[in-house]
Amino acid sequence: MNIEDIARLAGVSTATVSRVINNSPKVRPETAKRVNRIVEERQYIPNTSARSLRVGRTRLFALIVSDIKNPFFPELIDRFEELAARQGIDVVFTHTNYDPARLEHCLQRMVERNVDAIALMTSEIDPAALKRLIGMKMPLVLLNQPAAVASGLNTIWVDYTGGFDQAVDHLRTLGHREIAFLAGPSQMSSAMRRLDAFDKAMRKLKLKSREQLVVEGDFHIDGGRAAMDKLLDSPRRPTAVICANDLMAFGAIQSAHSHGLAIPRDISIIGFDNIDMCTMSNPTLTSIGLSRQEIATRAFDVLHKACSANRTLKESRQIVSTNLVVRNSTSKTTR
Amino acid sequence: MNIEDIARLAGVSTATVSRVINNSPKVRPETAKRVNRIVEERQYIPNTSARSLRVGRTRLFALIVSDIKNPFFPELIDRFEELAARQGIDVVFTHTNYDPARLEHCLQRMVERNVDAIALMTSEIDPAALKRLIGMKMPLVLLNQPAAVASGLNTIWVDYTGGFDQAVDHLRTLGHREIAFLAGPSQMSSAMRRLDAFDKAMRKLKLKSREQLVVEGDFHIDGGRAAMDKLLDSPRRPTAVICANDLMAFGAIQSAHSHGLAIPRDISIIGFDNIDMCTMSNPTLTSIGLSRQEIATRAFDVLHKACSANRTLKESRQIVSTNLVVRNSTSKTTR
DNA sequence: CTGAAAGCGCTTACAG
DNA sequence: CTGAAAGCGCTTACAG
Repeated sequence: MNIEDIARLAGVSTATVSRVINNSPKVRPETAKRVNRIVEERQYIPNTSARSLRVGRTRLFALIVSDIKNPFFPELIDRFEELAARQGIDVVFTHTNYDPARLEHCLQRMVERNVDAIALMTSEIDPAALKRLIGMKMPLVLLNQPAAVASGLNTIWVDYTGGFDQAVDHLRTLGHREIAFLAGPSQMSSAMRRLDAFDKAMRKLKLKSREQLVVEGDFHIDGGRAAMDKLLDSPRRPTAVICANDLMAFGAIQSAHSHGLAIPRDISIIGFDNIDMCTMSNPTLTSIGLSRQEIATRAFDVLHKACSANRTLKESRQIVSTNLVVRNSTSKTTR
Repeated sequence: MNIEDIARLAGVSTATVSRVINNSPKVRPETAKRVNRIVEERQYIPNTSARSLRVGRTRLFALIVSDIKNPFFPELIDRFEELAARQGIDVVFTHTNYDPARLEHCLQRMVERNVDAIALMTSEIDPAALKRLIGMKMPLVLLNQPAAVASGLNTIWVDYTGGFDQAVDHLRTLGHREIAFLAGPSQMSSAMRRLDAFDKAMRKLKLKSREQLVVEGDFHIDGGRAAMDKLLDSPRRPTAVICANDLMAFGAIQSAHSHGLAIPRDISIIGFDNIDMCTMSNPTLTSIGLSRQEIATRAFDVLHKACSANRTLKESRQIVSTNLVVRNSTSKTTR
């Protein structure tokens, strides 16, 4: 069942059927009605490959994330997909599992697939790949890429300052002075930006950020536990720990418990991301939050505009702010 | 840059370029090498729309889930996408948000998109939509659809019996007799099958499943809390509650806490799904688990085989088993 | 082993 | 308002 069959059955040309399907205003209403009846009756579904080939656009957006199992992403994906669906755009989804080589491969696939735009919501993109992407002239939006900012690409830029300032201030008000940081992998720009925001916040409040109190984790629960173990086994324990994401904070909680420490009595813990599960942990987790829906919305809007605007990719730097959400994992220090 | 440009630059016909790109064995090695060099040099990327139009297949699989925010799904999506990528297949992702009308729309979009196969990992599919799907003759795999089993469609069939038998037996051994059930929405087949497995397990062990002890929730945390509130505000409280999924169990835990009950001392709680967060809640949650990776693997394999096997859709009913994982939310009853 | 040519199913500029 | 026809970029049966 193709457009020609429908044309024959409706007694019109394929051009007219095409116009009806695409809601062209210049078709006589009666003609449109007749065509639509046949389309309905035969359950005709136009072939998207043919349409894409002809028109040059696929109405397909690529969404690439690092790790769908990190609870940060599902909400972002959910919203992105919903916004796309509303515009009749489908979303091809892939994840890189934090592997730069795999990212390379994903991008290749997406370009072959002729997607109209790419939302690259990962940290592990390397400069060479970025350069190649720019060469493609494809609408593109990135997340937290300093290099991208320099190249005039669209970026969603998380402003970590606000949240970290609030977090450190919160702990300081509670009497904490020895504040540790469980960092993310040093090769990830998002991890480094968080560490940076932490350092700055500490300095702003005249607190010393001692090097021994910064330990690197892997953004996962297990890595958080291991990093916290290291911290707690050291001679001079901190009274509070800020973690670069919630999953590591959960690992840190487990570690503290297995060291016989009570939270927040013996040690205060703060996470980052404010995922749903912060309300479910024991104790509930004080966390720095940022709106994933906002990220998704801005990412989609930037791409959608770039697509309609005939490739005039004006630089756009969208800033998303962060905020502390206080729960039960932080309290006055007893030391 | 299209196939004709490459052909001209390499001094061959487009047919030869096409053969080289598709690794046809009947091309002279030197010719292939020359073509490949040009392809490399010019970074030529074949147009997938044109190829799909010509060949009739898109190497695109649709993956439709109810709710990506339910932690049940990310792991399934992750694995499915990974298996697909290995076969050079891309995944178009959508979610229905438990809305049957939206499912209808998603299916329409996927068929228009000419996907080669559809994995429909939702519960809320209605018989009419199912019938229409069968009519499409498209490789299809469903999750827990009794109607599908009857129609000879591919289904991943979760065997709830094992897990629920173990759960009820576990509680019974701990002295529980008044065991309540927080059910999922009654219009979802997966919810009903869980309730059914619970009822059967109770009967097997000669326990009475009283009607007042079955309350309907919505598979979300808030619904779990509300359902548990109802249960705890009733005159005759149960000593243990089994929940149709973990999210509702987390809600139930919150409800119990706000009623001043200690878990498991005052009431035991068991979840279903065994999501990662079961180890993070307070207390950690005893839960019935099933392997999401297994579901994803079987779903993908069924589809992949159906695609290669020239549409000979033999019925396949893949059974996935369930198992109890004991943690700290269950203990001897004190009543 | 290679090429000329047809055709997949659409859309759209052009003509009327 | 409608139609005839070109053409998007591939693949493949056919001929050599």
